[in-house]
Amino acid sequence: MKERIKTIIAQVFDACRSEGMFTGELPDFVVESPRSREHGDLAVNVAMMLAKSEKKPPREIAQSLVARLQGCDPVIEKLEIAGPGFINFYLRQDAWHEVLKDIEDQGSRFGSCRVGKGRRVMVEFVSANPTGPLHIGHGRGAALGDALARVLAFAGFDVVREYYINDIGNQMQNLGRSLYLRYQQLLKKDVEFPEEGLYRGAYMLDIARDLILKQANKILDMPEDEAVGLCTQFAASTILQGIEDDLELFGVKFDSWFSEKTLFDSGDVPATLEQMKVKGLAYESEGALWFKATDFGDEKDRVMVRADGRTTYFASDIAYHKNKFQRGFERVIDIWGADHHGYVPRLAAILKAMGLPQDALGVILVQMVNLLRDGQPVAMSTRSGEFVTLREVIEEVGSDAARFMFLTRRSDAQLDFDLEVAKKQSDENPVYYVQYAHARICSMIAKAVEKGVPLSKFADINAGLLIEDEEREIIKKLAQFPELVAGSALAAEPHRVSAYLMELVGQFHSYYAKHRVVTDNQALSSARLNLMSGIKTVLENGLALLGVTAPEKM
RNA sequence: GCGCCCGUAGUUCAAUGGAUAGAGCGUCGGACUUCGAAUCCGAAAGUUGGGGGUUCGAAUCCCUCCGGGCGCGCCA
Repeated sequence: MKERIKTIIAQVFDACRSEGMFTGELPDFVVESPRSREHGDLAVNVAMMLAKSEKKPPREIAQSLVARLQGCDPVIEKLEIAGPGFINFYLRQDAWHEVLKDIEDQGSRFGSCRVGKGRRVMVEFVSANPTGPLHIGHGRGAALGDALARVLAFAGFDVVREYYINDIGNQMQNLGRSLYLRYQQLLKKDVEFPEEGLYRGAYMLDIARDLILKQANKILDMPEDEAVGLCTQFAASTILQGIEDDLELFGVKFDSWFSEKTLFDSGDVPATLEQMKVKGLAYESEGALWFKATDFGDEKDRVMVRADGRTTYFASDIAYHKNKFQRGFERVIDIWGADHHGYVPRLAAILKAMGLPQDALGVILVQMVNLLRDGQPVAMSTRSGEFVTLREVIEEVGSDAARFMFLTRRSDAQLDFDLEVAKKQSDENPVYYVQYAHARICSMIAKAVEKGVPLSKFADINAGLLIEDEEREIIKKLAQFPELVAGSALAAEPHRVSAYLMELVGQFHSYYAKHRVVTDNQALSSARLNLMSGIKTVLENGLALLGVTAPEKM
């Protein structure tokens, strides 16, 4: 509908201009759904935007346009000039009804679109080191990345979800040593467990017990290097399996698990470094190999190979992002914790330097989560092992509540996550507000069928009976869903979906309290049931984008 | 010190540069004999952290100050 209005205005503008009424170009104006019903069904700001270039008052311009717009299209019932120069469109009562047919025809695909044009996008998220279980912060990244992937796919992108596994390097060494020491301790060997650098969490003891179960005390007799290596591998694979299980519990499934180690096995990292030397992007100093990041907008040069010959994480990351683009992704989205934000200019610099498509990379920073219980902060520290895991949170509050909590906030704002609030199965918890509406509609439709008013097809109802203000507003809201999905995808902001669902559901509950759907009037009941079915479908599609279930009963 | 993010009702959060800044919770007052009260209706509640600027129009963009968070490793 918005497109239709936009086209009409463009035509009218051209007609006016050819008569010399206007001189300039048509600006990039907006057709919007006004907040208030008093401003019509749709509002256009074109007159205000033209005011400057045409050097005329906006209301005068609006007047000239309105004169031409009258009778242009049968759906336009009334036009109004309001405020500083808005042109408000009042449309015919039945102008929106067709969306109910669209919903019916498209079903679970309603709201999807092709703005993505099948372009290949990678969303890389979570990517937590396999050194410990996921915590609440990872949960936020997981919910966001997964929902974003779903939204992008629905908007016509070809999406791959990838998890980057840092399975090599210092932290892995520390992990292996931590396990080795725990293993020795459990087998009564008298060893010190140093304070610094190692992983002390209780989960390490569980893994050590598991290791004893599988290997008995065989590892005790090995040379230390070999023993630690084996421990590293055992710990990492156990923890990674745990992460995968936790994510599955959270409804997140990756298409691809990319191992950092493979970048070395394939020779990609050394090859990339060599290439950088050849291109003159690197230099040696103090025994280390540096990237000239300052030439490309970063504030410092960055080390890629340390003085002792080992490569840094950054070296891997260069090869990794090169690899991503080599795999043919047109757009690459990285979701990181906000504590990594200092890393962004470095990565941007490397893309620029390597001639990779820099604007194809989008980094979304997810701000910290403050975990609370009854308003009191819960201590979180990975090294000491004192933290609430994502699994514990999911088990306590449920996957739906946790996801919805994450996805009603913008990612760049910090978030307080109160376990007690998330757990309450009541008004304080918005996820139930939305889910309840779905369950209510399901129950209503079932009850109607019982009473002999079956759910009819759009073709068999008289949509003209839907004349209540609330009905018109709900139908308009339903019609906005596709553009909302498109906007959410292009802006990479899944939280718009939950905000939309809250609004839709609010309108529904309100309507429900005011108007009876199933009555003795068969025709009216059928029409209203069809509308309810439309709401139900949009709720299902919207919740699916968030990865939240739409229960029929609760 | 430098850089990035944030600051909106008591509170948790919304608001493609648009009209009178909106919701949930909390508070106060109402509504179940009919489709699910995990709901609805009403009320109180705001100088959008302060101050400048940009323009027809700013919570939104720019500058500055204040406050909070996070970074500033040859860690990841």
